[in-house]
Amino acid sequence: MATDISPARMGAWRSFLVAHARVTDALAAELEAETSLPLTWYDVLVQLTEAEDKRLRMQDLARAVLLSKSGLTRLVDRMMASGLVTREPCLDDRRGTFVCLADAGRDRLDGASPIHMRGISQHFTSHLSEDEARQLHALLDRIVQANLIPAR
Amino acid sequence: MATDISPARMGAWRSFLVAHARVTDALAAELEAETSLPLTWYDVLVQLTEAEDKRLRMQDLARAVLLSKSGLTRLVDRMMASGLVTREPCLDDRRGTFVCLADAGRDRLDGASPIHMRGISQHFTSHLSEDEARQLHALLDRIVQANLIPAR
DNA sequence: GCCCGGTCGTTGCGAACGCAACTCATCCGT
DNA sequence: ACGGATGAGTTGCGTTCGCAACGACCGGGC
Repeated sequence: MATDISPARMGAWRSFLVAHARVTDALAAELEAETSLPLTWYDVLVQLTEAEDKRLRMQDLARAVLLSKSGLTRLVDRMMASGLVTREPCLDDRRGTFVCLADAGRDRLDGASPIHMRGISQHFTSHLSEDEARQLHALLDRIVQANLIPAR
Repeated sequence: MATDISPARMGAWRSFLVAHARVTDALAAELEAETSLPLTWYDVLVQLTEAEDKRLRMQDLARAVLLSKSGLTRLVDRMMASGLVTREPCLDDRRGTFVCLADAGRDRLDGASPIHMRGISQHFTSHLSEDEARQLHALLDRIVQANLIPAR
């Protein structure tokens, strides 16, 4: 069998799981409570803001926010109904659709961003020294690279 | 406002999120594919195996597998229907219910465990040196401790 | 002994998601 | 230029989950 994992490694794995659950739960709850903005919505708004022309193709956005195609379709439906984003046909490729950041979406993100940043700081980054942050980043990036896209 | 977060810290946070998503998705998919066992079910079986008398109160189990009370009720319903666990009334406190590991559950876990361990190793721990694992563990535990139970 | 606040587990309800099937558009080989 | 293969996005359906309300039960104060 030999599928043994050293206690140190197993401990790292378990704390990784618990830390993620605790921190993301806290962040999602705070964001929802103080800005009525679900974390998923926030993610979408961030991705759009960082995107060229403040817009993204559905598929690219889906990958960015770690959602399935259908999941994103519904999410965009809801956000459009709330006026935070817009759909715009893609002229180059008429199969495609752009999701565009609406003014209301930009405003909403501007209001929510400080709150979420404070949360990330309080619950996560403030517990890391600058040096530890660099180490953690390098280490996790290595893991990310080793787990490249299994398709979706 | 000063809600700034250094690039190194922000990078650590982002890779933390992506790494978690990638690894857990891969693990859940492999486990499901090779043993027809959802990750949640596996978690429950592990907790019961490690518990005294191979049984746990609903609430304790819910906390252990990071699920809400109602979520666990339904999950135990399904697992009981599949014969992996049993419900047993708690005599000391007649409000309570024990979830007990059934023989079929133990067998099922025995079969799935090597597969999951191999997955954890392949996708996560194998990318860490023994020393890095210790550092990561310590670091994440610090974060866990700082984010103690906001109640559920 | 009898309440009354708190706890344990379940249930009704709704929200969010993934998979698979479908539509329509694009691309490529011939 | 045309037909089949591939890709983008949406929709139907089933699954899983959390919240809130509920009923049963415990325990302390009187």
